[in-house]
Amino acid sequence: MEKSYEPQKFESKIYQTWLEKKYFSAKPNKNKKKFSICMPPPNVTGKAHVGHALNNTIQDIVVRFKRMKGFETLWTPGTDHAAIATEAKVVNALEAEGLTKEQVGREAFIKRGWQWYKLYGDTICDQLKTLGISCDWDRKAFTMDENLNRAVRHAFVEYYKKGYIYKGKRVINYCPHCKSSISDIENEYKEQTTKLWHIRYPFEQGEGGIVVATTRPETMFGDTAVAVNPRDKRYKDLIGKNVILPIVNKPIPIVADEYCEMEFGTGAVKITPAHDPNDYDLGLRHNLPMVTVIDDDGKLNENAGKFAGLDRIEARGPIEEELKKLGVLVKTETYKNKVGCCCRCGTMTEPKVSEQWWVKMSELAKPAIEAVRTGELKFVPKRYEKQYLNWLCNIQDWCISRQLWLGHRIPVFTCEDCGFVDACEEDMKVCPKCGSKKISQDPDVLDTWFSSALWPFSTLGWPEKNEYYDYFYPTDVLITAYDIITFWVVRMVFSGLFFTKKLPFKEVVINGIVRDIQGRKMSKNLGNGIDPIDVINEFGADSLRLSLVNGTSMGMDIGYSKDKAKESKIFINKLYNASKFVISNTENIKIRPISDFKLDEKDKWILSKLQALVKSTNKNMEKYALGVASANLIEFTVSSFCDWYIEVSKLDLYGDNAENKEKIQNILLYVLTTLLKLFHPYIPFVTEEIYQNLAGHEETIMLSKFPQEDAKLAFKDLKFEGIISVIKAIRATRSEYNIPDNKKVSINILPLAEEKLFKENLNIICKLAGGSQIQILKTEPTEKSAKIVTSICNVFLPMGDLVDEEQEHERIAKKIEELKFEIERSEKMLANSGFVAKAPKALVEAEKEKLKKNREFLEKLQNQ
RNA sequence: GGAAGUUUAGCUCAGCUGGGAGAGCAUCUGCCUUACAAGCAGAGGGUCAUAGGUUCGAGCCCUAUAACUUCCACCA
Repeated sequence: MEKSYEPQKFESKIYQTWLEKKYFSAKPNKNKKKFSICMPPPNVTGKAHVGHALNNTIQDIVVRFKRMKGFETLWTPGTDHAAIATEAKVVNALEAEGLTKEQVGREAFIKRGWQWYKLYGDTICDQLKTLGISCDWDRKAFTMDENLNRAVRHAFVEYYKKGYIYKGKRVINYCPHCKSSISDIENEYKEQTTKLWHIRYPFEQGEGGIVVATTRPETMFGDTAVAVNPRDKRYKDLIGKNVILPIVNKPIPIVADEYCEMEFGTGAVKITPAHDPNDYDLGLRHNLPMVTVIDDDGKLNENAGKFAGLDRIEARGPIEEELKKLGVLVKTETYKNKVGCCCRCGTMTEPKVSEQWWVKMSELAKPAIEAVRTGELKFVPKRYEKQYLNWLCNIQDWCISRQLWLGHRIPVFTCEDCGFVDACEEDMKVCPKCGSKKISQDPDVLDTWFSSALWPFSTLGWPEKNEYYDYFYPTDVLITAYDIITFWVVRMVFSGLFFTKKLPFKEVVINGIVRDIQGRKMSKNLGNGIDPIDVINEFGADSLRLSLVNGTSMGMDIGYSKDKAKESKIFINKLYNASKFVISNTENIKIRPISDFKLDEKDKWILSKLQALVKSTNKNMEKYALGVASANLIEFTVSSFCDWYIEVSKLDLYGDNAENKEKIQNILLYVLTTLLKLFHPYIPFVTEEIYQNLAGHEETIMLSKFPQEDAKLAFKDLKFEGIISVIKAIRATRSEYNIPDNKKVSINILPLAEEKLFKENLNIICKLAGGSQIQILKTEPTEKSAKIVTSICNVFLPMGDLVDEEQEHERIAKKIEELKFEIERSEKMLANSGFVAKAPKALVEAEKEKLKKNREFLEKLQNQ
C-alpha cells in the first residue's frame, strides 16, 4: 500500500476490475431474493452536477448494501432524451451555424438529435462511473431506444383505445421561444413588477363608461366582453348593455359572473377568452366569441390592427400612447404579480387556445391516491406523501403533445382521403377503411415525461414478456429528489398501476437538493455551482460520496462546499492509515476464530462496541438513515478503534507473549475487516483497495457478506470503560499541571475496587497516560503528589514541589461538588413518586444503582 | 389564499416511537509519541427561535407567535 491515501492511484483501476468481472450485473435467479431499482435518468443535455452525485450516491449505498445482504440486485441505469431541453440545445447549435430547424428539415434535425444523445448520453454516464456507482451498465436504457419506443407506442395506443387519450381545444401554456405547448407543471410562476393599466371602455349609448384594470393591455384586441360581479351594486344596472372596445371601436357586452371580485381593481374585468384560462371558461359560460391576437412567435396578429407584427410585450408602450390619445387611459400604477414562464428557457409563456392531445386524469389518479392512503406505497420521509396527494387530488388533464421534432412522435394516423383516424403501434401505411395510401401522421411529439412515466417497466422490456420483467418487476424502491415528485413519481405510479396492474415500487425515498453553503440553489447565473468531477479529481470519489451523505438526514437540503469533501478525505486518510497499521502487523498470521482466545477487558470492550455498531448500522441502513449510520461508523473508527484499541494493541504486538500477540492480531484483523465491510457501501473504492491487502480476504469486498451481529461477541459490564476514564483523568491533570506530553511521570495507583483490573491493565495505563513507571499502592503515599480521584481508584502523581496545594484542594472539592450534585439529582428523582411509579423499571433501577455508587464514592472521598 | 419544512455551539449540521445536549470545522493550550502533523492529547463554548400547554419527566408531543425556505393555487 501507498504511504498515504491517494485515491487517484486506484479508483479507476478498481472500477475497471469490477466492470470486467461483471460484479454489477444481475440475472433472474429463482433461488435468490431479488432487489431491483432504477436510476432516475439524467437528461442528455449536459454534464453531471452535484445533485446527480448525491442521488446516485444514495442509490449506490442502498444497492451495495442489498447486494452484500445477498439479494440478486439489479440497478438499471439510463438517460432521458428530455425533448424540449435537448431540442433547444440542438436549435441553438444550429443557430450558431446560421441555420434554422425548418431549413434543415425534420429528418436531418432528428439525426442531429441523435448525435447529441450519443455525445451527452455517454458523457454523463462516464461521469457517473467515476463516482463508483454499481449499476448494470449492460442494461443501460435510453428513453428513445427502440424497445422503449415500442413501450411508449404500446402505452399510447392502449390509453387511446380505452378512451384515456383525447384531442381537445383548450387554453394551454405556450412558449414562444420553444415554440411548443408545455404542461401546467412546466409553467413556473415568477414574480415581476409591471403596471396595472386602468382603461375606460365607453358605453355604447350615453355618456361615461366602465373602467377596467389590466396587466395585459396588449390582449385588449381580443376582448369580447367586460365582466362584473352580479352582486356589485355599482354595475347592477349596466349588465347586458354594451361598451365600445377602444382602438378597435367594436361593441362588446357587459356580462355578470361570480368570477369577478368586487374588491379588486375597479371590480370590472376585460375578458379575453383566447388568452387567459379563466376568461376562456367565462367565455364558454357566456357564449362569447374567441379572438386570437397573439401568434406563435409571440407577436400581435392582424386583429391588432396597426399594432400587428409588434412583440406582445413591446406593444404595450405604443398601445398606452394610443389609449392616452383617445383619452381612455384613466391611470397606471406599478403592480407586482406573477407570470407564467417556461421552466426550460424562462420565457414568459402565453396562455393560448389550442388543440392538443390530453390524457384524461381523474380515473387514472384514483388508484394512485389509494395506494398511498392504504400505505401500500410509502414515502421516506413520510411528509412527502402530502405533496404527492395534494397534487393528485387536484389533478387536471395532462397535456401530452409538444410541437417539437425530438422525441416520440404521436402515433396517430389520419387517412387523407376518407378522414379515418387511429392510433397504432405499427406505422399505418394503408388506410384500413378505404385502402388509401395517403396517410399522414400527427406532427407533434409526446411530452418527455410520457416515456419517463413508463421507466420502471419499459427498462425491463415491457410490454414484451421476458424473464427480467417477470423476475425484477416491480422494483423495490425509487430514490429521487423532491422536485420531480409531481413530474415523475406520480406519473410512474399511475402508469404502472394502469399498464402493469402493479405499483412500480413499494417505497419512494426522497433526497434533498444540494445547495451552496449559504443555502442558495446552485445556478449558472450565480456561478456557485460545484462540479462533482472537480471534487473527485481533487479529493477522490469516496470523499465526495461520504461528504454528501454523512451527517445528513433524508429529504433535507444539503449545503455543500468543497470543504466537506476535504473533511471526508481527512477521515478516509485516517482509516487508510489505521488499515496500513493493521495490515503491516497481521501479514501472514494464522487466522483463528475469535472464540479461540481468552479475551480480556480491552478485547471485550472493542468487540462489544463493534457488535453494537453492526447492529445499529444494519438497522439504520434498512430505514435509509444513511447519514446517521455513517456518522456512527466514523465515530467508532476514530474514537474507539484508532484512539484506544490500536494504541493499546501495540503493547501486545510488540510484547513477548506469543498467544497475546496472536490474539490481538486476530482481533485487529477481525475488527478492521468488519468495519471495512460496513463502510463499503459508502466508500467502495478505498475499502476494496484496503480489503485486497488484508490477510484472508475473499475475491472482492463488494460481494462479501454484510456483517451481522454476533451475540457471542457482545459482552456486558465493560470494565475497560473504567480504565479509559482513569487514563483520561490522568491526562487532564497532566494538562492542568502543564506537563508536556513528552515528559513522562511516575504513576501510583491506589485501587478502590478490585485490584485485578488494575494489575491486568497497568501497562496500558502507563503507556497511554505517559507514565515513566507505574505501581499499585496499598496505602496513600507520603510523597508530595497530585491526587486524582476516580470512582474506581485514586491516582497519585509524585511531583514534589510542583504540587500546588491549592490546586489539589480545588480539584478534590470540585469532584465532591459534582458528586453531591449528582446525588441530589438522583434523590430528587427517586423521591418523585410519579417517576418511580411511571418510569420504566430499568430506568428506576439504574438510577438507584447510580445513587448507591455515588454515595459510596462520596463517602470514600470525604473519609480520605 | 392553501400546505409542508426549517429555527440546536462562532460556522455547517446530526439527534430514530419523550428518560441527563452531540459531531466536524473554527478557537485556545501542549506535543513531530515507530498507522496517521491530512496527526495526537487537553480545554473553552448551547435558557435546543419565543410564549403557553400535556407529562413524574420535553430539543422531541400539543397550541399560538416570529423569521426564513419550499410546494400547490392564483386576483384581472
